[in-house]
This record gives sequence, C-alpha cells and structure tokens, in this order.
Amino acid sequence: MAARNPEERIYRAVMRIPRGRVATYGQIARVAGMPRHHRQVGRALGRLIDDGLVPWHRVLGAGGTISTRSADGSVEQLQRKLLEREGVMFDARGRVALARFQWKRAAKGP
DNA sequence: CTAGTGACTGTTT
DNA sequence: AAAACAGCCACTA
Repeated sequence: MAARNPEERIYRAVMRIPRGRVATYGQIARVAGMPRHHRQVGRALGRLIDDGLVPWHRVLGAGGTISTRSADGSVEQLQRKLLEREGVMFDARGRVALARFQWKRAAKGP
C-alpha cells in the first residue's frame, strides 16, 4: 500500500514518529521514500493545518535544531514546549540531543 | 513558458 | 566556525 502523492507519504512518515521521539527533515524524506526531498517535507508541513493528526512538532532541522518560521519565534517555543511535554530534553544550545531522542527506524532485514 | 521563493541538507571554500 | 554552492520539488507572479 503505497501512498499516492508525496504529501501523503510525508504525513504518513511524520505520523509514524513515536511519542517522545523526534526526526529530521532529511530523515522524514528518507522514510517517505524521497532521500533528497527534504525541502518538500518542510513545504508540505507548512501547508499542513494543525488538526492534531500530524505531530509536526516532532520534526526538527538537521542536528536537532528547530527551524525558524516566525519572526518572534513563538512557534518555536510552542514546539519546544510540546516536545518537552513528551519528555524530550534540549541542551543549552537549544538543540535536541539526537543521540537520545532521534527516531530510529526499525531495522528490517531484506 | 520563465523566474523567484521556501519549516532544508550535505559538501566544499 | 561561517559562508557559499549545488540539488530537488511545488506553488505563485
């Protein structure tokens, strides 16, 4: 059962992120089957309306950084708050410790 | 049709 | 460490 369009694949991939875990744009793109389409991930999530179905707050930039999308950074704070509520910790630099919280896809042997 | 832009990433200077 | 370059896709003017 393959997704029909890229957007749906992206949403699916994001929804697969377990609670208390995070993933990067590149990782989502990879999981969605588009290893070099990380930009489309961000674009798709930007179009997405937060209806509570897609945990957009679990998607971070490379290295566990939160991407800037609002001038005052209010959305960033919300995202950080949501993540902390799930038990995700940030370091002094404002980045997530990916070594601890990055979502690791279940290794499935071929 | 072309050109510009964007929740990005990885490699090279 | 920071900046520049290249790569990919969708939407808008």
